[in-house]
Amino acid sequence: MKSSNNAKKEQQLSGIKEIARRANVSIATVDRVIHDRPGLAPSTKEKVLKIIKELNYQPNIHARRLSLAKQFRIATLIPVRSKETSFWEGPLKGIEMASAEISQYGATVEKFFYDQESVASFQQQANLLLKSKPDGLLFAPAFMDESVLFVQKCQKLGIPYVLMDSDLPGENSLAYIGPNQNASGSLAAHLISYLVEKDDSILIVNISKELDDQHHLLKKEEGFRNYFRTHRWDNQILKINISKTDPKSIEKGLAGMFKDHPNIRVVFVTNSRVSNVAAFVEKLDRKVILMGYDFVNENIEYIEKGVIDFLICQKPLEQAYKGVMTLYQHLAISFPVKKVTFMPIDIITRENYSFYNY
Amino acid sequence: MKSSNNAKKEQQLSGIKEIARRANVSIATVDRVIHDRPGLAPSTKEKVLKIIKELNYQPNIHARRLSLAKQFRIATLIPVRSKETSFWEGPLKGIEMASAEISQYGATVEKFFYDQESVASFQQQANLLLKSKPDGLLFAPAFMDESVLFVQKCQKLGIPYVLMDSDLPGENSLAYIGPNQNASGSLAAHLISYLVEKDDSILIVNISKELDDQHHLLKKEEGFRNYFRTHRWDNQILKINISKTDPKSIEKGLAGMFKDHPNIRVVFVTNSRVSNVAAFVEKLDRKVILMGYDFVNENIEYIEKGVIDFLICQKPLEQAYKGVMTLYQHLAISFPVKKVTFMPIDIITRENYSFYNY
DNA sequence: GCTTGATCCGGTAACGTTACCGGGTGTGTG
DNA sequence: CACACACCCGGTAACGTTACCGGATCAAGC
Repeated sequence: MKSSNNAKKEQQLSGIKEIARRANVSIATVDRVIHDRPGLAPSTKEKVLKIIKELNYQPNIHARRLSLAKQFRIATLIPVRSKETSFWEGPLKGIEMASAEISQYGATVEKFFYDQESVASFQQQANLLLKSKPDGLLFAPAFMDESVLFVQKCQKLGIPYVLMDSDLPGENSLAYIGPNQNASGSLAAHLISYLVEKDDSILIVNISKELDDQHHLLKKEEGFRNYFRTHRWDNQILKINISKTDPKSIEKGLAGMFKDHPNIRVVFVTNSRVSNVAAFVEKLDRKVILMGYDFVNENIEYIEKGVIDFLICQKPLEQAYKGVMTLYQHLAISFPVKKVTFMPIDIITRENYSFYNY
Repeated sequence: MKSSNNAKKEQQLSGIKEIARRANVSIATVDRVIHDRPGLAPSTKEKVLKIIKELNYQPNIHARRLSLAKQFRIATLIPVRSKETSFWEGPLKGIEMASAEISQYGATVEKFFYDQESVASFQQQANLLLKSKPDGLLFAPAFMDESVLFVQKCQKLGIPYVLMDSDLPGENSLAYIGPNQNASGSLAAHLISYLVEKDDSILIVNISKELDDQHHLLKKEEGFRNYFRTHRWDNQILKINISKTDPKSIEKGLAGMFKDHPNIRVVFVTNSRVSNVAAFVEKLDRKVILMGYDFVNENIEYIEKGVIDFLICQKPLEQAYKGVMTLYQHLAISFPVKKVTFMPIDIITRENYSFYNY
């Protein structure tokens, strides 16, 4: 209260000011060395750096963000929620959560959607997006070749981009946030290895219109087969590709398969369309173990009923949320970002689904 | 550039200032209504509230935290890492992460530890903690009765406390962050139901010195048994309580059990001591399926070897981290907090453990 | 009529950081 | 010798919010 004169000297200034005081320079100079801005004598730069090290200075992120009230625009490009599966609702929610959080700090998020079954729609939306010249991009690729071309364009335009859900190896994105698909296939195989007897067959089901381009399905299958190979399991592994995604076609394909192979005991569906398979399996007169991907409402219904036994899930909402946030941190406060973030591989059953955080 | 006079009027002020301008009051007044401080005419309060609603005003959290540079002290009280299990390393790391994050904003974290096997050490540390008069407390209870007494003291002293890992039902904590133990027991049972044949027996293993007080073990067991009961499974369920926690005693207890019951096929250990059981099971001449709790190094080694088949895990690090952060948000910016946060129930296997985020 | 106190409200410093503006010093050029 | 132009650095407004200080108004009590 009284000795305010003395106190002024004694009290620890914090942050940049304390550094400035100790180095006998102005805070502007300290700021210059922190951000490596030009126009500094090497000697003073060194002096300040030394003190920064000594104090183990950590910038106050709140002050920084408050000061940097710059405006920028982030664009997102993901598949649209399709009639057949609601998977992309999750990422969309993640984008919207992140958007709400950062919109008050001067960032805006523009969302673009493409049809996962149509290359043309992808190209159209990609071009639209590029025309809007965003400052950053979150991108969930589906079509390999076209996606590579697209991100190369982004790079030329100097637009940093973050990939989610599926990586484009070889390209240099700002970051990748998503699953390790190979490992998730192996996990499925591992689980199944507990569940099969000697003579049981296993059926792999791929459901997608553009199979060649759905790279991630193949990777999962590869991880799956790889597990059985390396563990010298010799169960029969069957496979069916269903390229027409309406319920009837799916049912037809499966019916044929089950007629020809009566000892199918486990069915592994490589994407979120597993609910369609569940609808078929439910009507069967014997129990088969059913496994598939993704925490979407259609699937959860069958988890509750016990028709689907396991779902493998990769936090789709969180992926997108983290993607936008990564972009924001990069643009807003030039935070160093993690190059690759593999999402955990979660196993969902009837007993734990209600505690799952997407 | 030029028309700065006009611009001043046109440009959207943001936040509190814009509200003040529209309501024709000062920003101080707006602040008063936002924080429901006394000394306001009802009419002006209403007027301002209306505009806040209209603008859907969200306070800028960075500005708020910057402004509130108040100092406070958070205390934590958790079991010390024991010789037998490194489980509590996880929460400790979580506390330290949170501590590092908030220490730059004027919060300090003081850590207290007690011996999970000794009521006396708990009481001693609890008293020490109370003497330091912290502003908030993160508490992982073990001994039911003593813990209840302790939190009641906290309440009298006006110290808000957050519970983690294990709840104290009936007491009014600021929040609970942890698992739903009952459900995790059911999940274990569900997994096991896939793995057993008709005549297989299941062995439940409780390892703890103070069994009566280890409420959570009992809850898990209850959830486990409940699953089998409601699903009318009629496998034999055996159980052994081991109250001496050294490796030899554990081995001895198990050996007796396995001699008497040759058809034990699945072993379910209700806590992180499963690695001790693994050491025994490994030497057996036949494969049993082993299941237990917690992502700790000892257990992961056996996961890698394939001796432990499944671990159930509840993000111990994140629990503690969230606990400290909840306290911080409550104290620093009087943020509304979630009363109960159930952690997801994660299933760890050899295939996915490397992607697990604690 | 003057004081007292209550009620309501405005002004403003401060939180730590950023980035712009401009001032001082020195070296080279005409 | 004056002038220009680097080069180096300090001063300071601003970001949105909080909380303290004190001013204005009005009614009640002497």
